[in-house]
Amino acid sequence: MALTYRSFYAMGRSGRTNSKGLNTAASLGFVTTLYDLIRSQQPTHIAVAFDLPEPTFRHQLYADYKANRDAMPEDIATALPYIHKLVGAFNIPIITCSGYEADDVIGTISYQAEQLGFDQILMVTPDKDFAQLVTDRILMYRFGRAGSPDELMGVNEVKSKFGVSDCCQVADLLGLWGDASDNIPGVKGVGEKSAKKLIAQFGSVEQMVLRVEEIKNDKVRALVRDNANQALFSKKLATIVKDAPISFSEEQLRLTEPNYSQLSALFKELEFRALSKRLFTDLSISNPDKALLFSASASSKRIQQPDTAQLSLFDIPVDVNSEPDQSNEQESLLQISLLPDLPSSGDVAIYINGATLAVAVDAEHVFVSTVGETNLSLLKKLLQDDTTTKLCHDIKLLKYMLKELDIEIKGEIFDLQLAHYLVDSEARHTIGFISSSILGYEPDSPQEMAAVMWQIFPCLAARLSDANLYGIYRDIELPLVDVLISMEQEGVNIDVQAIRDYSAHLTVERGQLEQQIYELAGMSFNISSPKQLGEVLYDRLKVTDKPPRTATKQYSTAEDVLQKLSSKHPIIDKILEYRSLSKLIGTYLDSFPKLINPTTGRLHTIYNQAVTATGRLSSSSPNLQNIPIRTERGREIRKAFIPRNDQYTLLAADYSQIELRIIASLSGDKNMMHSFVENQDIHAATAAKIYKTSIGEVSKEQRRNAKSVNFGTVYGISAFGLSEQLHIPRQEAKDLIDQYFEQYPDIQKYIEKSIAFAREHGYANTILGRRRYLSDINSRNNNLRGFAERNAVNMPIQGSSADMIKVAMCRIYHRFLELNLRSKMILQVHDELVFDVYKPEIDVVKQIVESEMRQALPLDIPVQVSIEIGQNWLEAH
DNA sequence: CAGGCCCCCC
DNA sequence: TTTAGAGGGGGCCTGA
Repeated sequence: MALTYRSFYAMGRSGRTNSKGLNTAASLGFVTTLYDLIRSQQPTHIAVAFDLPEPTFRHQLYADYKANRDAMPEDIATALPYIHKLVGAFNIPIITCSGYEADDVIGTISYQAEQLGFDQILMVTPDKDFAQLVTDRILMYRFGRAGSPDELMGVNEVKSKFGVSDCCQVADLLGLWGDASDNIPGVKGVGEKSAKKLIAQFGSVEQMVLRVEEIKNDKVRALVRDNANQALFSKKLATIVKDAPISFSEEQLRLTEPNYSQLSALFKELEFRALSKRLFTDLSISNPDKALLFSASASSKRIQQPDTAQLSLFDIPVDVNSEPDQSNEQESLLQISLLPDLPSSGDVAIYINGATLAVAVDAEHVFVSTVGETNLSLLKKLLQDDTTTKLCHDIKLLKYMLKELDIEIKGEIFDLQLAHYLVDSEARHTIGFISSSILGYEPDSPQEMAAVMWQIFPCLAARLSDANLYGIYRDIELPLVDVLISMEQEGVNIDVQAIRDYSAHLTVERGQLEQQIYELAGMSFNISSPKQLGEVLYDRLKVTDKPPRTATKQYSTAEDVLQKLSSKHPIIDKILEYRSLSKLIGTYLDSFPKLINPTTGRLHTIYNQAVTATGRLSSSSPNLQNIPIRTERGREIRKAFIPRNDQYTLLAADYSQIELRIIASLSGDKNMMHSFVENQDIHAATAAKIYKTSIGEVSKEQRRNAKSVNFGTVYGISAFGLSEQLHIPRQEAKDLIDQYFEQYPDIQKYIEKSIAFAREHGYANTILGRRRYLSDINSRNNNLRGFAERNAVNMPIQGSSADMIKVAMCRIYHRFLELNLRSKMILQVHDELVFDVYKPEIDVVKQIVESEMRQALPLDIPVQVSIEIGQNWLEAH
């Protein structure tokens, strides 16, 4: 069983505290959790980590900040002894380890705990945000869910991911490197994006510092040069130590009966009345579990510990001045011998970067050369040997590159990128990241890249098969590569003249609107600038006395906000229209002609197979998965997607209500399944149920509302969200949802089941077993947990639909090949496939597409596919 | 050039 | 002091 972390905060620097300085809700949560765990006797192994707020070597960097951060707030100072007492009363031992960062100690413990077979670590910290932060950092490095220290996240990324807003905490995560410099006096960084770019360029902070003179930008170079020590130090801080000098054994950790008299007295003193009542009526421990409580900070002079003799079972004194030994990190560097010649046969790892080619026969022996200087016939023989295994990273790109050399790679292919995507879809999938998360170090030369693939391979292969993901890799993702290559290379024909004409037309219209807007505003300004627009609307025209704000306190000019204000001033509708025109012109009309490949005369998108967390594809340069359809003007753009010539026609095949069908099938809800089996209009059917009328009598509005609720279930909607969506009062939205669940009781159960599954296993999965890890599912941070819970519901639905269409794509592609059809699959838009069909083949294509799409992934109800044909994408859709 | 905001699709 | 329904890509403005 996988090791899971849960974090709790025992006190808060904000929030309601009781007379003892304890954050009531928070500390109750902690105690209640301990109590529930003991009572349920469910976990077989528990480790509790306890972290104290104390100054550590980190703070030597910024003295001013130190004063703020380390001044122990009074409430915490008062509360801490109580927390110690509580822990003591539960008879839980504390481990302290002086001189180490909290995260380092917890990091070390997590390794040992896992070896001991513990399956949970509970961590208690004094502060809510800090709890989240530390847990996530450990997850980050322990399980490779997020960036390595060298892949710094941006401030906003950190804020949204970890739900922290305090710049100092963000700074910790960034290793003082990003925008922290703006917020912490005395700390100089290079800014978020620069930092990321530099790391990408050099591979690691160390390399960056060594090769600082290679930085082109004068200002950035100077900053890095002058603050090199800080950069290195930042990385050190951001790296979690895994070998702090602590050790413990299993039997020392047995949880014994709490000391009831102590507890009772404490609860009384702490005013935990309800809990006290609960605890002393039904707590009993007959089968003690193992628990462990860590104090993971330097031992404090400030904090008076209530009963040192009793609590500190494993106090291991360490020299406070000694810093963690980082030399281990370098130990595992590769010993590589360069081969004089390309191997003539055998399994190989291939790495190509630009003109450089590296071929590794194992983790120590690599051939490196430029593509130009390589014996291509030998390379061809090597790679076209269908009896050997090829390790690579990004097989689609590799195939494109080899195609240039007239080489078709054969044999068993293990693509580290695809494999890692399946193992952890939310992580990054660069070789550098995979290597640092699995092996703990990053390769930084072509020979190391190739060599490292051999080291990663067994581990990734094991993780794939352990998680039962190898089947998806072998039967879906890998075969899909050729399908995507074919689609990308085919491209799509565009009526360029029509696009240009329409662009000109809309540009004129936009110009007129622009003038009208300036007149209404009484001044000219940049309408596309949210900042200027906000000032005009809210300061100058004062369209409302309470201007809406964005999360960052700027004036909000988002569409739905303006929509609501549209009655206040005639300028608003004009602005909305101006915006929609600008969007169409800028994003589609003016960009397509530039992107048309002069050789093929067609538009070629790139499908990315390892981006989305749910298993969907994504499309870029240009993104052909977001071509407008809702508005009249937007639809014009679809008309410009045309067949390659007049012997061809476009055919679009759509899964009908696929996500709802999947939820119906997964939940087994009789009512919803019935609607699908009877082939009813599902939204009307839902409306009929909610409003207790017959399908025939459902009004347009009722159907629309029902549609929103149906849609919402897939996404984990809230009453708040629904009321916003439908512009109805919150209560009305709530009633709708209640009615919905009453009519579809198994859907509600399914939602609960999905969340419970994720909570237990730490991930959500699709029908075929594709996974998405949800590390926040047990978070105490409501925001984060809410996200994770919605993902737990959404992932199986969206992901299963993605699996389904991928299977269909592979099968259709092969049927086309077998029959040697001229027709080609050219686009995929999540639940839709578009084909450029040779007219004589229309019937056979229709038959193949429909049957393969329907049968790709059988559900407990029929899957329906609607197929249409037209002279452009709009007609076919 | 990086960050913020906005908006298009399923 | 106004709040995050899921997943995505990308354009444009701003201020350094």
